[in-house]
Parts: sequence; structure tokens; C-alpha cells
Amino acid sequence: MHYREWIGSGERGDTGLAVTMRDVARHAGVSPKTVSNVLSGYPYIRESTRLRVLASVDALGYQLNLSARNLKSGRTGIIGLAVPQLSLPYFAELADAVIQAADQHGLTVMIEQTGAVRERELAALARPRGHLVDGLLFSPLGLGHEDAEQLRISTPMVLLGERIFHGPVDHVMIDNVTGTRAATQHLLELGRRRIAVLGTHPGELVDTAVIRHDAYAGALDEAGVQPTPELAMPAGRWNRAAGAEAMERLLASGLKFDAVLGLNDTLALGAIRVLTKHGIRIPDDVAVAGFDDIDEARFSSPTLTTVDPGRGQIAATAVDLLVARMNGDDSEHHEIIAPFELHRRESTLG
Amino acid sequence: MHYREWIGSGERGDTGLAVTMRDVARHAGVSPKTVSNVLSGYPYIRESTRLRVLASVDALGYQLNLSARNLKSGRTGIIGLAVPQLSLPYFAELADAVIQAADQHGLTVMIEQTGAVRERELAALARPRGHLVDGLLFSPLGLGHEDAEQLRISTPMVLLGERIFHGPVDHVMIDNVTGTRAATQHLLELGRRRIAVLGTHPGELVDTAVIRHDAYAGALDEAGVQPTPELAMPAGRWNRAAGAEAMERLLASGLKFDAVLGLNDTLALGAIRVLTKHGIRIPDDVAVAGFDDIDEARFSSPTLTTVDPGRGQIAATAVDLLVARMNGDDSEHHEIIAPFELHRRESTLG
DNA sequence: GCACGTTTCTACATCGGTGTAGAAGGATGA
DNA sequence: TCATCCTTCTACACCGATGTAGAAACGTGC
Repeated sequence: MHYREWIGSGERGDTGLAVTMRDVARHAGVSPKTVSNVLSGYPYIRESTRLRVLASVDALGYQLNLSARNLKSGRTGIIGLAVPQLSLPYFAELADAVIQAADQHGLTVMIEQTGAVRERELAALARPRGHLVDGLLFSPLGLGHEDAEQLRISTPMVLLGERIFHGPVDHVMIDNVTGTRAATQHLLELGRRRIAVLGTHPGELVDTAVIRHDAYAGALDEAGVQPTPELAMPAGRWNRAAGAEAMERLLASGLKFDAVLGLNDTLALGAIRVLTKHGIRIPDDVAVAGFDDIDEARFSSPTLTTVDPGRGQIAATAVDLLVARMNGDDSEHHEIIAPFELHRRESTLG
Repeated sequence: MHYREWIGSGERGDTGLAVTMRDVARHAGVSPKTVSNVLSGYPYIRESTRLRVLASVDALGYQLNLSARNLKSGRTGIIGLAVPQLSLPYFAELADAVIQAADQHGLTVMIEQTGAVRERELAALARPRGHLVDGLLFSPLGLGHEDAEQLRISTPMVLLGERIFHGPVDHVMIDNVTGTRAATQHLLELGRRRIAVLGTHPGELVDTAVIRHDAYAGALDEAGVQPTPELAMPAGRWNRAAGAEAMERLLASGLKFDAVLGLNDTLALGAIRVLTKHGIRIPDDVAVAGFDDIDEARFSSPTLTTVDPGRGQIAATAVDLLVARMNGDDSEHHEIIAPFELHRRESTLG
């Protein structure tokens, strides 16, 4: 009687009324295996038995136990989705899209929030939830080049988002470079020359911030415009508060600028808030563009010019790819770049 | 050799390298059960054996198989969260909060999107994912009174959000009535008398829209203000697009109004968008208030006066309650109302 | 030295399904 | 008529862990 004294012990929460396959089998007058066969679509079953079994399933309210099936078959029908944070609209909308895409394949999604913290991202990789997920969609933010090796895991996995890692892993990528260039060129075409950037990560070697920042610089360069390094405002987190704070800093610096490129939409929206508060007119005094095309961008005041990275396509493609891997596809790894689209709205066109 | 011809058949995706408890046991020179005991915290283990086992676990990179554990113990450490849609900021932020709260208890969250469709909500109830979730947090939108009986399920469950159902189910509720009254009273105190409402659900008997609408009407009544029924604008979905559309309808109607109460923030934000587009000044011409206090409300232009329903507390309380139920607590069911707070911002104060 | 309690560990059955092999019965073709 | 194939179903072992019961070793007190 030691067991009861220690925490781990516990009677089953379930009140033991659980109906098993054996019960269904008895009720239908067949063997348990036949019930199993009916439920998993095995073809060689007489129609009459099939119906009888299904009737019994219904009558008893039988619920297949996925744990038991998984134990034998190694499949759960669950895929994991590891994202930095759901309260960031981009990831919330991405998760929405992934769940819908997974649904099409009859899969359920288990979401893990990593907070963009390297340790938690590594943990999400190391422990695909105790064999519970058949595959993993992973949107890394905190990992660096040095972690690339950690991505060689046995569970099927598809990376979402940034082109950070090279190696034998499937990617479905945002077209960061061309997308950012397009947004920057758009600002240049409006005649803007002093274009501030919000959300840079000075010191980082390779992450979304760096890639987009470089693309921005490249576009300026190409247009023969000298970039002003002081117009690059760092921001660690990419949320509204950080965007607002960066814009306050920029205004406080006294530097002149006629456009702002937020490295994502929430940064841009935070900036718009501060500009408006200071009575600066958008786009007359300052044009603003972002990246992500979150729903809010269509309804902010002013509406936000931004790059639509093709979220829906990314989610659908990634799930398709993952499902293929889960089904044993071991072809060369894919690197897919989703097509983007620049949406011109009031924040640049008035 | 018939099996290979039919879809359901499949070799395990895993390449069979899986390390089991038996392997660890062999490596450490103990019985499998001892490994199990070490891993689940059974106290009567010699310190030296404990360390030896843990070393072997590490050495072999052992990963406990949750399906197998679940099969025997009936526990998975996973709770389900059923919400209408993650791309709605309120639910995204709620999910974020729930995941964090669950994390504190060592639980993982599996999210299901119901799309606020009655059938899918019933499905989420009927099939707690094949015994895979130990408990369910459920935020129903599509269910009506007639479905109350369906909520008597054997899996522990806590309802989030609205006070729709009575009966033997735990609720953690938003203070819809007092919160909405407070927002309405705030508008009244500003001297506004013709207050439009966005997002009503005419014909519904009992849902959030009705509750908030009634509370609004009550506040008007109490202040001796005649409500104008035409100022109640229906909107099925509560997103920005619906808010914008409702506001367009209101403007087109030609009715005069000096304030707008969005039954949630996204409706209010959609309305703000349209008002701004039409050159109507906020709050000078029209004051706007919402409900939910999503992050965006602090950064919109103008910032949005809104009711903070205490999301973080709701999530934490609900998870605590659920965990208690999962641990066998079968006390009387609880109905907890989270404290709200009215945040006065520019959309009403300028 | 012996009865008794505690600590430490192990053998075995079992959770609820599914893979494998094969039995039984009917149809087919030589 | 018999060998062969196809259809339909069943028996049984086993997936990887844990609950139960109990064995072995170690004090302790008398």
C-alpha cells in the first residue's frame, strides 16, 4: 500500500464505462479484429457484416482509442505546429491556415508556443511530444546557424518561414528578399528617398530581420540611393509596442525621413500609431509599408501597404509536403518559395 | 499479400530505431519496471540506481512513449482547447494565455477550431479526440440552449466565455453584463445619447450578442434614454470586415448617432476604419467603444476605449479548475466571473 | 536468533487496438 | 473430381508502458 502515498499514483479519471472493441465485437457477433477491419476500411468484408458492426458501434457509442492504435501502428493522426507566439497576428493567422489545411487531410494539430526562445525551440525539436505527433511543422525564430544540425530529426518535419538553414530539411519559405525589395521599390517609386526601417537586429548574422534588412538595402543601392544607417531602428520583438517604441526613438533623434518600412506589419502599425499621435500625416509626410498582410492591415487607419507572403499557400503546401513525408516519401528535400504579392494601400497612396 | 494493396496499410514511418524502456533497463542493468519507477518519481529507489538509470536514459536518448503510458494509465498530459477561430485576435490571445497556463501544470494544449459552427462544436464535444485529451476547455459560440444536455460529457470540461448554459458544468465567464453596462455608461457620461450598437444577433435567444445587447439597452434605460432600435446593426461574424460593413450600412441609413458601441473590438475597429474613411472625427463627432481589449486596441488610431475581460485570469482560472477536475475533484460545479476593467482611450476621450 | 517492518527491486499480467498467418467456404478452371 | 484462387473471417502475438503482488535484503528490538 505504498503506492497511494505518492503523487504519481492515481485511479483512472475515466469512470471505467469505456466501451472497447471487444464489446462492439460481442454485440455484433464477430471477432474484435473484424471490427478493427471495418473501422479501418479493409475491403474484404461482407456488406451485411459491415453494416451490423457499424450499427453496434453506434448503439454502444464506441470511441476508438487512439493511444492503443498508435501503440501498434505508430500513427496518431496528429501533427505538431511550433510557432513563436499565437498572440502575434501573423502566427495566429498562420496557425488558422495550418489547422484548416490539416483538417483536409483528417489530421489534428497540436500547437506549441516557443516564445522564439532558442531553448524552447530546441526542446520542441528534441521531444516531438512522446511519439504523439506523426510530423512537425516548425517555424523557428530563435535558432541560429549553429543549431542547423539539431534539425536532423527522425520525425518528419517541414520548416516554415525563413530561409535560415540549409541542409536535408524541407522548407516552405516566404519570399523575403523579393518581397522586401518590392515594398522598398514601391516606396522609391513614390519619390521617397529617406526610408527608415523598423525592426532590425544588429549583430545577428542570419535571421528574418537581417534578410529583409539586406533586401531593403539592396533595393536602395540598386536605385542609386545612399542608405542612412541611422534610419535603421532596431527592435527585438516584432509587435506593436516595439514598433511604437522604435518610432518614438526615430522621432526623438530628429532625423528627417519621408517613409518607413516596418519589417513586419505589427511594427508598421505601431509606428503608424505614433506618427498619427504626433500629427504627422500618412502618407503625405511619411509613407508607411509593412510585411505579412495580416487582416488588420486592411482595416487600420490608414490601411497599410504591405507584402502578402501567401500564408494560405504556405500552410497548404507545408502540410502537403509533411503528409508526403509521413507517408514515406524520401525524395530529395524540397525548398519551396511561396509567391508573394504587394498590396498598395492608403499608407503609401493616400 | 492483400494488405499492401489497400490504403490503410503502411509500414511505420519511424525507422524502427526507437529506444524503449527495455533497452534502457538492459543498459542500466535493472528491470524495465525500475526504469518506469525512476521516471515517474516513485520514491523507494536507491540513489545510485536512480542516477544509473537516468544516465542510461541520457546515453540512449530515450523518449518515453506517451501512447503506451496512456494506454495503461489513462492519462496523456494533453488538454484540448476548442475555440471558434484563431485568426480572431481575442481567441488567439486567449489561446496564448491558455497555453501558458497549461505549461505551468506541465500540460500540452491541442487546439481545435470549430468555426463557431454548431455541428463542429458538437463534434468537438462528442469526440474528445479518441481518449487523447485528459480534459477540455471549450469556448462555445454556435451552441444554443437546446444543446445544453450535450455538455454532460464524461471527460472533464470547463466552459470559457459566455454564460449561456446552466447545469452541471464549470464555467469561467466574462462579465458581459456589467462590462457592457460600464462601457455604455461611459458613453452616456460623455453626454452621448444616440449610441449605435454593432454586432447584434436579432432572433437569437441566448448568446453573447444578446447578453451584451441587453446590457447596453439596460444601461440606456437606466439613464432614462430611449433606445432607438434602428441604431442596432446586426453582424453575424464579429470581425473587422463585418464591423466595417455594419458601419457602412449605418451611415447609408442616414440616421444620426454620436457614439458607437462595438460588441467586440474587431467590430469597433472595422467601424473606426469606415468612420475615418468618411472623414468623421473620433471622438468629436462619434465616440467609439469596444469589448475584449485586444492588443490592437492600444495601438489603433485612435486608440480604442474597451472592456478588458481579464483574459489572463480567465485562462489561468479555467486551467486550474480543469486540472482539479482531472484530479478527481467532484465538488459542486463552479461558475466563476472574472473581474473586468474599462480602459478609457482616445476613441472616447480624444 | 527470530519476528517484524522497511527499503529496494523484479516478474507478470494487462491496457486496447492491429499485423500476421491461416482457416473455412465458395467459385473457377482443367 | 480435384487443385487453385478469391472472399470473408478469426486466433494469436505483440506494440511499450504501468499496476499489482511479492521476493530479497536490510535493519531493529527483544
